[in-house]
Amino acid sequence: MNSKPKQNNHLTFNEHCYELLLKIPKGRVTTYKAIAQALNCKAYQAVGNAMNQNPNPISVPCHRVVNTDGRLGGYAFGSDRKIELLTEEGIVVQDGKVQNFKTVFFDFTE
DNA sequence: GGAATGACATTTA
DNA sequence: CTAAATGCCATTC
Repeated sequence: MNSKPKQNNHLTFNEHCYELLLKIPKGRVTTYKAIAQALNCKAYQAVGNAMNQNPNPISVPCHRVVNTDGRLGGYAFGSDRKIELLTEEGIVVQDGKVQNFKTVFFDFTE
């Protein structure tokens, strides 16, 4: 019948990215690419865009996301803030880059 | 419906 | 290795 579930589940990439981010354990970081791959997509930039809007910067640890090179992409609150947060998590950040990146890197496919 | 944007990635010079 | 240019995808105006 008329059950028109026109419920726009409009789960945007944004929401999906948050789900993955929430799966990241403390002291670990991930890359935009890993998130996109986890979604079976290559919207590397789309993922970053989702964070840029940052609808809930507190419900989601967007500061655990870095570039594939282990470099800190950026942060809506400021890259400095991101470094501080990561450092507090136990991640070593130097020269704006994550040390032992491969060690703290969290892969969703794992 | 299309143009513009962006917290990227990849390749080449 | 660093720098520049190009490509990609989704969201927003």
